Amino acid sequence: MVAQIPYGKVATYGQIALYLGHPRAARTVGWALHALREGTEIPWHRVINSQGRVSTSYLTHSADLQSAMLEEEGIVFDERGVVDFALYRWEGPTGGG
DNA sequence: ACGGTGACGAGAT
DNA sequence: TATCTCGCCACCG
Repeated sequence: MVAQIPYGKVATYGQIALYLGHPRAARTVGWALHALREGTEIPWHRVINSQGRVSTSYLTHSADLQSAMLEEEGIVFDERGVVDFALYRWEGPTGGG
């Protein structure tokens, strides 16, 4: 499902869980992405939390990595590190794609 | 079986 | 707005 997120768009953990048919399994989505290895082709960086912020902040070394990768795709962060969902939110697998 | 934990989310204060 | 509390699902000891 994460692989379906187009370039330059973002989705929330809750969205992914919802589209998968497990609307309350947002945490499990995070668990799955955390399990990915470094060379993965899954665009894990396009998944952020409901606040519009990256959740890797308090994790490890890769705090800025995710935001940097998103900026590479043209996504702009607020001065507070928040993404504007009105501009960048993925509408979902049935949202016209 | 039981309790703790985490890349989450929504409601209450 | 910031913080706290509870619910959720799956993994781990």
